[in-house]
Amino acid sequence: MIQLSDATAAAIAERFKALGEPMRLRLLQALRTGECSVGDLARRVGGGQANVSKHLQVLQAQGYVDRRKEGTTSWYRITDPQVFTMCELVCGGLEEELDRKRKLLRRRR
Amino acid sequence: MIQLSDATAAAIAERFKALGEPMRLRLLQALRTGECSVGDLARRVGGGQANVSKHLQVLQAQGYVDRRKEGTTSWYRITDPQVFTMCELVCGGLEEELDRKRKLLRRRR
DNA sequence: TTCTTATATTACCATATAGTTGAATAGTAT
DNA sequence: ATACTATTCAACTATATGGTAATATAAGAA
Repeated sequence: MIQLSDATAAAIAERFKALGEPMRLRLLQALRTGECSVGDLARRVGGGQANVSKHLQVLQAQGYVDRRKEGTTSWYRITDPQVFTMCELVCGGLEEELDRKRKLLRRRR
Repeated sequence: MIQLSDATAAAIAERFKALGEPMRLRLLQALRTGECSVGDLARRVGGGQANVSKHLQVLQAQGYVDRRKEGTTSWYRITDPQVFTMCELVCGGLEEELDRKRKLLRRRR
């Protein structure tokens, strides 16, 4: 992390916030296998089409995905594969956190 | 990323969401040099005491920081240094994103 | 005891956002 | 032309959350 001016802190936070939503994480995972249309994604992750479209725009605004239009359909794809590195890191942290909580529970018995 | 059941997607999202807030990022950075009290942090990052306290609890709930009480003061410290790896990753993404936007602007002239 | 000091908690307000509905836009086919 | 499909946009509701103020709790000092 750098010095963190107000502007950079806000920019970094926006990038994290875009990943702080279950459906957006599912969309990213669905896109992991390759380019998908909005309709495909809505069917695969389960959700209204308009809602999926909105979430995809959030991901695009942060540069995680990119869009390509072909006729009436929009094809979205991952542009920043490092997002998965981040997910793996946060998953690792999750497991440690679960371990920590389990130990706390054991101590309290 | 794994299969992403509803529960795991929600848990991962919570972890990202905790980092999706400018003040929490500043708190983490302030803690990078070592253990700090709530009052110290409030002075260093600039913010009300109650607000800082609340944000620290969010970070603690996600296991990013831990607390140690000594008299009336609470000492917080980083428990998961990998959070900084994540920040570096997201910063890298930020720069790429800025580059991308700069190129788009250039193309439009 | 009373008076600080440090932190946490509660209640409240204002804003942000996820989700839905319906309309608008645009392409394609008949 | 109409009809159908795919997506986006706009408006709305409900909920979540950041910030603040006041209070509560707790520890130490005078």
